[in-house]
Amino acid sequence: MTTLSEENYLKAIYHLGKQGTISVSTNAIAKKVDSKASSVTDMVKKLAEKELANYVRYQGVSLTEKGRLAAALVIRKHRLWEVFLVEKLHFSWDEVHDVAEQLEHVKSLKLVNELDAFLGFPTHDPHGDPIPDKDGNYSPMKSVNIFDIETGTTGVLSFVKDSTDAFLKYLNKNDLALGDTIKVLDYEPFDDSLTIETNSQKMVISKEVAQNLYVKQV
Amino acid sequence: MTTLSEENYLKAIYHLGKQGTISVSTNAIAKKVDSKASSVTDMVKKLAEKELANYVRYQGVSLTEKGRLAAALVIRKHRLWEVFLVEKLHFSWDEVHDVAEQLEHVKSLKLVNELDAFLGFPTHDPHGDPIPDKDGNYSPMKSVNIFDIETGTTGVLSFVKDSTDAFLKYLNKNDLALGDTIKVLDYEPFDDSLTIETNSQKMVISKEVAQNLYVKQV
DNA sequence: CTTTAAATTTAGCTTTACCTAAAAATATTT
DNA sequence: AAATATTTTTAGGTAAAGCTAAATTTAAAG
Repeated sequence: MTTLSEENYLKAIYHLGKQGTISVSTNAIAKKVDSKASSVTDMVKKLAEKELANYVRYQGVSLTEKGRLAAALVIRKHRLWEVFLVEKLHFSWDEVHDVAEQLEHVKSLKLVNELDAFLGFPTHDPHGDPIPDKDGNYSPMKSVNIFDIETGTTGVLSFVKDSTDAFLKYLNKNDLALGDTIKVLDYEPFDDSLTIETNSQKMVISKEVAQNLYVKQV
Repeated sequence: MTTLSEENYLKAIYHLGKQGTISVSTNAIAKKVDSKASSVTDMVKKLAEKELANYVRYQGVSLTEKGRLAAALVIRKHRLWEVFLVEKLHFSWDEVHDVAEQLEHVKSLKLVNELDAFLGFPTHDPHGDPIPDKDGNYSPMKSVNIFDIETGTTGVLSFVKDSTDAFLKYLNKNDLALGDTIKVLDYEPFDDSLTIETNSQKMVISKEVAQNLYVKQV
């Protein structure tokens, strides 16, 4: 069906362009898969031949529906194997990538789906990245209070409970806005404060603030 | 280190010639890996280059110590993955081969050894074939009465309890000798007789005979 | 709106792992 | 032991996936 190389290109295009929906450049792909632009051109023609990619000379590449599904399946496998390695085989999260990079190319629908079940249908890999389901979709995000996500994981600020002027001013002053990615670094039981990290800063927020912040994961 | 193709040739030589110790023919290898004799010649030269095989033109190939170890590692991985697939992922024993054939080439020492531990250090795969340890050795064989091995499995005749002249004559007459490979095909509860198969024949042995035959497995 | 710079593609070459067909070596028959 | 058959090797070729260097197209600058 698809070769190992093809799968790596599909993954690259998927990751570079919003799940393959937007067009990405030959050079960007070359950098991602660590090859040269000319090699990318060749491969991309092949992917177009197979109806996995949309390609117009000099205009970049995106994925077809078929290509997007194929890419999502590879990523699904990669992330499921990462969960397996960390949870069952005592790998640390920074050791898993190279091995998962090999395992993701093993072909067997039954294998992926049984592995998924064996692991209890995880929704995220050890890096916090979401795991696509068998149709390439991600489980719908739901907002949860920032207290309810695990330390070390990341969410996108999607809702604030308190919408008083005072609270919105606080957010502004502290450079927090809807859509920001927030990582919870630490929880302090003494006063229920949280240490969080955003794109711009690391900061401590009080219980009162945290109770009003809702994030989406997945 | 070794490519996927090289590993498949190493496996073939290992299996065809008593763990690679005896010389096997180009043609035999070609049949095993499903390629042509000329392709085998090429590959075998490459293996010799890498000091994985001993090769003399027109005289066949065997494995070096290094090659034997490499082959045993691939086989170890294959069989461990088979155990995993059957015991953890609900594969039936006849579904596992193709998938294990892919998984056996994943490179990571840590992966193999952690998988081994996760599975509880199994000594045999679901087909009853022994699993080499990390040094390529098999767990030492112990003699068991032929009644105590599973139907469908194979053992090497290693000991006879009764050494009277009458019994030895019986063995002789029936072309049974120490070192013979014996497969137990069926057990008949009515009279405790066994149907067995040797290199030369298929035969039924009585309870009295079976009680005196001891075989080594693994 | 030309000219220059950057990105992309084409053309032609390399390596790996195959293949076919012909040549050489070894085995088998008579 | 010569003749034939079989096996193995060599020679030369193919497809996949990469590369370099030159040519082409698009983008950016003056």
